[in-house]
Amino acid sequence: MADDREPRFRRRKTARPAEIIAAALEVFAERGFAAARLEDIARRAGVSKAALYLYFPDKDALFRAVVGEAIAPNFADLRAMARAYRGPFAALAPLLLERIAEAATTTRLPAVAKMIIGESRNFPQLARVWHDQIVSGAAGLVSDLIAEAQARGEIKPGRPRFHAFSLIGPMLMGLLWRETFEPIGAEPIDLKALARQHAATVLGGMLVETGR
Amino acid sequence: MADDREPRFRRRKTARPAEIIAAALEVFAERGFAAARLEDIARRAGVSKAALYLYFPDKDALFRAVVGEAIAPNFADLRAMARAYRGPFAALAPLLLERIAEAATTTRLPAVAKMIIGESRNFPQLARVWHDQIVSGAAGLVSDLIAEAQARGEIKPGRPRFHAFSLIGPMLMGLLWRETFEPIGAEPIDLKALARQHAATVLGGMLVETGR
DNA sequence: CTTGTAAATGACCTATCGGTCAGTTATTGA
DNA sequence: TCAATAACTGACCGATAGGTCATTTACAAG
Repeated sequence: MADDREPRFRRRKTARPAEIIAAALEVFAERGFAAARLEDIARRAGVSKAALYLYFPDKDALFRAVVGEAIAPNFADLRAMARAYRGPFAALAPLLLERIAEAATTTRLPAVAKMIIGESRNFPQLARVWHDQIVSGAAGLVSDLIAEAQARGEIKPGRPRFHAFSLIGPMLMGLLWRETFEPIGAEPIDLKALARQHAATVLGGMLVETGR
Repeated sequence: MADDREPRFRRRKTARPAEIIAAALEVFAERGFAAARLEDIARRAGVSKAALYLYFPDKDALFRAVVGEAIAPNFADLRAMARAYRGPFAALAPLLLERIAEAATTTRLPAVAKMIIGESRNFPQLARVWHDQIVSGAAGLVSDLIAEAQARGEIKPGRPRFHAFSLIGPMLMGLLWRETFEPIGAEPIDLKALARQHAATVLGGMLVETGR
């Protein structure tokens, strides 16, 4: 009789890791590494705390997995898109900035960026992974694009890396603003609009004036 | 005999708070709020842990004191300097950016910025203080300067706040880069040089072309 | 020199949380 | 249908660190 009640748990060896990582991303993003409780992560993943240890040896490893799995692929897209692009830098740059603005709402990239910034001292080896796999890749990519555009005579002289900062910095600031101050009720930032206006501004300063 | 040995401690009611705040700033900057140990702060301030509680009711209050006391005055200078300035925006902007670059090495501002970004979720009321007293003041100041320059016909149209992001964002990115990635051996950034090149670039895009 | 007092301490308390483990139960395949 | 197994759980442990308190001691006033 009435033995058809739901089982207390299911065995789902393959699905767990991704679910745990997703839950961990949320909790880490909300609380930072140290303040995040494994109990909360487990509950949100629909699993017991002990079950986490079937899939990850400890909290550090889980954190590393979150950074690696949840973000890197997303960034790979951007890289591919930029690399595939053929055309003037003046047309690519607005696309890039808009893409960043979009990623801010679509993905948890801003939260993760915040996490890395906040926890870098306590996890130097994590900061290293993030730097080597993501940031230096991104910075290098943009720097390269700029250097190439300079070689084609589209962009004024100047250190490509600094130009990359001029281009990306305001978007990063916008991401962090949204992540840091909007939760407390500060005036929200329209990132898409920021992307458009900043693209116009910075390109105005970077592009070589055409004879016209 | 030999009773002239150093006393175990000194009674220094007035000097303690500032020393504790200075020590706390260092430790918080190094480890973030949660990972910072009161024991460490106390030792660095040359005092016992219990003594902290003679001056601050709890860890939160100490954190708030650090943010309020150690940073706000420093920023007030910048504000005064910018407000006192009379002259074209094209001359003021490089000064501002250079000042930020300098503050990065002179003060612990980057570390505090990192702290706020990292801990904002766990201390919404702190993020609010920081926002109301510092950030919104700074953003408002720069926005105002830009709006005034627009009114004088020096700067192209566009939302002043976005222009402020275009101006400041790359410097913030530089600060965070230094704070986050240089400790792990990443390629260092010359913030002064970044300030100069970025000023030239962004002004090129923002300034109204003079008849010449 | 004596003494009042409050600045300062060291030892202690306790809540929290990362991590462990013996036992339970869903699931598979014979 | 019935083991065999390994995914999963609940209850527990120990360390860490925020916070407290009885006691000590620097120091100034009388």
